[in-house]
Amino acid sequence: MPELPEVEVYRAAAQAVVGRTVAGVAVRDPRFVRGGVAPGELASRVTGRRVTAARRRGKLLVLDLGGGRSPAVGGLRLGLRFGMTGRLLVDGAGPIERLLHSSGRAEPRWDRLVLRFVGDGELVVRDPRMLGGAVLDPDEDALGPDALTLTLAELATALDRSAAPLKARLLDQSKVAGIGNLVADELLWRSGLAPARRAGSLDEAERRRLARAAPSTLRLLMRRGGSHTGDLMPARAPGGRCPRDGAELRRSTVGGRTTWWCPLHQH
DNA sequence: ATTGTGGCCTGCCCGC
DNA sequence: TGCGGGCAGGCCACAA
Repeated sequence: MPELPEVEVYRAAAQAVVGRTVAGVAVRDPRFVRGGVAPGELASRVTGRRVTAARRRGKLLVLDLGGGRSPAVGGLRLGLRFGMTGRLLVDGAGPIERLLHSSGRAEPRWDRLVLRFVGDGELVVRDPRMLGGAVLDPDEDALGPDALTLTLAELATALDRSAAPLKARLLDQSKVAGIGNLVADELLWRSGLAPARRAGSLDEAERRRLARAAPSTLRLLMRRGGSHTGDLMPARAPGGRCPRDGAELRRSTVGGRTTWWCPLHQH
């Protein structure tokens, strides 16, 4: 599913439309537009503007849009979220062909948002389950520091004095941005930390382990090709055993999410 | 403020 | 073979 590694791939693909001008916007399902903005308003405000940058913060892809027809009006930003099954297609090609837990088929009704560009080309968000969405001027400040460049100090701020389970805190995008369920399990497994630990209970050495593991694990997953390529992933199933020590993995629910972890080396 | 829970959305897979 | 139920989880509204 789209976590930070996948959205980073989407961002790189979206660089191809930087410099192009939006000729038209098709919102194929009005529910895909989030944030209380009418689909028609989003379409009319985005149309005619030039894409000046494609950025990522956490799992959010942001297209910066220039002034367009009325330069005095100033810029605008279009935020794209991919939920669990959202794929990005640029000029007909998807940088990621298949997502875990999603279909690789191409039903026309799954193309929830289409940006057509002046001249040629288009950008499409194809999201079968429609847990993603498009947001006009997303509140980027509501997101925590990006997990790919997470520092020890940022992690300490995110965890300190919190009574929430450690994993729930890592999944909270306002505390750390970009970590989803699979990456969270992989990260905690690599760090030897139990997902249900109180976030604020980590000592200095444990915080340091986790802070070091976050960027390096994300980079490893990006090299391997996605958030589903972790070492723990094949064992996340009934009867699965820890790839490190062979203990039978436990399955529980933490932060409302299915969680697999090793009772032998995660404390 | 913090933390927890349920709902949304729908394709897919399993068991009957 | 068809059918129904459960599952997947990112995000948000809402409750305590």
